[in-house]
Amino acid sequence: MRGSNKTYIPCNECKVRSHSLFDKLSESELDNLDYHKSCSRHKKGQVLFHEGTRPLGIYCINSGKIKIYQTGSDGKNQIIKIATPGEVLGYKALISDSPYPVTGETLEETSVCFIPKDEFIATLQSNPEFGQKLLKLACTEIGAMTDNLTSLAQKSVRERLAVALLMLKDTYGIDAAVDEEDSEIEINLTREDIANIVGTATETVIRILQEMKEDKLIETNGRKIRVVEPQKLFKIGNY
Amino acid sequence: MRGSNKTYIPCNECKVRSHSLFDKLSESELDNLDYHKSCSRHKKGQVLFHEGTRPLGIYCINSGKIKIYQTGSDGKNQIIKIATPGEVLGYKALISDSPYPVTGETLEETSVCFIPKDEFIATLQSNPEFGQKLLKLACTEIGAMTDNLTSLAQKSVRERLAVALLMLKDTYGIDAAVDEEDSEIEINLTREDIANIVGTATETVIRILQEMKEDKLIETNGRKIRVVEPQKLFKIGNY
DNA sequence: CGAGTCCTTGAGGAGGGTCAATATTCGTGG
DNA sequence: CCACGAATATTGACCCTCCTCAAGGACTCG
Repeated sequence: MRGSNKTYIPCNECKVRSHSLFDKLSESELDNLDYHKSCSRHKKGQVLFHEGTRPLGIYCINSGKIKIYQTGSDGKNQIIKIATPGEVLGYKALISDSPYPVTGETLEETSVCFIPKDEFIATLQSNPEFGQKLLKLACTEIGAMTDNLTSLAQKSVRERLAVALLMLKDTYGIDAAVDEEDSEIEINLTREDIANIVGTATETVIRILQEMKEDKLIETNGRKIRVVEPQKLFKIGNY
Repeated sequence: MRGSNKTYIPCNECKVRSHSLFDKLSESELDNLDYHKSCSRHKKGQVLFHEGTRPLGIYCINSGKIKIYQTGSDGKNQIIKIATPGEVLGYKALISDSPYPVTGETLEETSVCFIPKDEFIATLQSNPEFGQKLLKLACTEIGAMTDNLTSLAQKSVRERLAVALLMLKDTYGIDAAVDEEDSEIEINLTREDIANIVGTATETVIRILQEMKEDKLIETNGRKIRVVEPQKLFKIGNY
């Protein structure tokens, strides 16, 4: 496959496992996953799974970021979320026995582990605690999506953009702390991607970012955005 | 409590149980639920649970309809869904250990059974199959919400209203088949409620309904709406 | 260093929100 | 069953937010 190659990482050496769904599995369960999983590394812009196809297993993100989006009837992509290391993707489609409702595409160099359906289901059956964790995860996600739904239905673009920037600050803050020496965090996404998160046109994002820049809420440097006044954005977003 | 009174219905006499989450419980598990649950009947407009409060258990709808909505920062209500008999409410907040993100309010005379938290959790712990069912339900719901999110972000009000009418036709079709002799189904909701489903202003709903009426897609009689041309609405909604 | 991608800016206009005034319907009590 | 007040539906006018189209400029990456 173009842009991907194998980079095997055993689960018990995985740095993100302790934050993940898999934090409480037994040695033997981890060994079993290790035996059956396959790890790969992908360049920016690779599609890991495509809307409408059937899931064959789940993905666990080891490093990098993946945008999860759904394509609307007019071809525009709505970004549902940006997944970061430790997150598990694809289990919902697998469990609800339906095709992926969304596409997953890497936003940067990313390494993931793929666990085949059968092994995942087996773990689910044999370890009730694992099932409980998944259930809790899913229930929490529904709560978050409910908030998003209301926000999309009721808030103005400016409000939603403010909220999105705060969310992105967190998303891009996670491993920025590792790489960067300065404490400020920069968002590195195309304006179009931001528009597809907020649910608006690219030009509208650009114009409002411009205003926020004039109001000293953010700074921009080419594509990069730096959040300067999170509290004020918080207020603008009515959050 | 005003507008409510007890009307106990044992689970194994419950007509909606076979369609519900509880279809595969054992005799003894059902007996246990029966022993601890409390059933009540509520008039139209009663709030069963309120956004921001902590869940004390779950509700199972025996008859009637309940609107589930979230109040936005400007006080407008976004209706997330309309729950119908057989549906179970409140388990997500309970499991994710968080306050209700939404309010549940009866749309008509409704009877529900309330199962206290401890009994529900106990059933969940003791019956893995029950947990699996819940998990599958939650995962399916996330898929549906994803579609809604994209729709809200990308479709026009006219498109969303068309989709909403089709959804409401189903919702109001369920027990209409029991009551009504004619096969047509009537939606009986305030225009404001419809606006709060679609995510728009009441006046906009009225104007577009007017146009749809002129185009012979629907008929209206006072508050009541009758869907005449579902296929055409389907097409309008790009569904 | 060239081509492609992405960003930016402007002009114009449509969709849909808001406000206000009126008509109709609904639910309630007499 | 009828009448009344409150809630809801309707209509019109206005205008603001945001989308679309178009064109030029700036990055970025091979």
